[in-house]
Amino acid sequence: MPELPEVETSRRGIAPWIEDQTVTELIIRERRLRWPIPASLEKNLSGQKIHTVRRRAKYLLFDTNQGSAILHLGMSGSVRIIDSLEPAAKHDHVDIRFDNGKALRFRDPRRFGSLLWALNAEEHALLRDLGPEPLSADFDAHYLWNKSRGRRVTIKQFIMNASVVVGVGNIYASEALFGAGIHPKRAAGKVSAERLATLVTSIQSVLKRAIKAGGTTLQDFYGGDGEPGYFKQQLNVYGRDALPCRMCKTEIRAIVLGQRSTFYCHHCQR
DNA sequence: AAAGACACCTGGGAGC
DNA sequence: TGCTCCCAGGTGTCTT
Repeated sequence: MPELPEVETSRRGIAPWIEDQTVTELIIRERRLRWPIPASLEKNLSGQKIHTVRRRAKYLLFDTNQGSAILHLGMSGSVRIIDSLEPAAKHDHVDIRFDNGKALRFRDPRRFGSLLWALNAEEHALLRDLGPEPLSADFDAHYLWNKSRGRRVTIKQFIMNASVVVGVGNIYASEALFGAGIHPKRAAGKVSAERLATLVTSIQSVLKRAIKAGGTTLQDFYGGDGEPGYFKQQLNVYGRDALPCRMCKTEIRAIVLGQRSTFYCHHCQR
């Protein structure tokens, strides 16, 4: 489900209810996520105050003075704030209860998500080698040019690679390439410096606009405030196979790259 | 080192 | 109504 804008929307929705609250209890109904929820999580998190809810890449980090809980939503995960006593439904795997009577409820039908614990989240193996945040200053044309020289993968797979830049998933990769006028199949190493600069701008623009719209709801994504994301209405190519391009009316095409559906306009993107 | 295939899992929709 | 097949917002791991 969630790419960077959806994770950021979730973070903003839940943070006001959680920051500076103390965890009273963890209810874990299903430990079998992508990796099993560690047995030590209850002990580590219970009684701790969560002072910050951060995002790094598509991870949500719940910082305490003793360490951080690391939550990834996978493909189908979502979080929301509930009253602690609200009955759990199917796939509601974890509740983190707080002393304000609220709880953070994690739901994940496909169980590709994960919930882990680290003394220092930045040094955790899953986060250690991640590329820069796309909305940070260290993600720029010069960086992308250096990183891409000699690379023969398609530019679409390249920008979806988290060791290059984080947060760009399957929806926004297609959208960003449309915005930059670059064909998704072009070899990363053969995109000119000038067009990489355009691509950086396009990635940042589409992510910012999606965050502003509360993310993209395709099926069942809801931000922490219970609202769906409205960016779907602004999608130019993703999921618009055989529909007319909004710029030139050419039929949008769908292909598969790296086993992921990819959408583009054959006229606008070269 | 880089690229590609596969794995994990459930549910929804299309087609018959 | 029910069955089968295909697809889905991610990403670590294994094989070439």
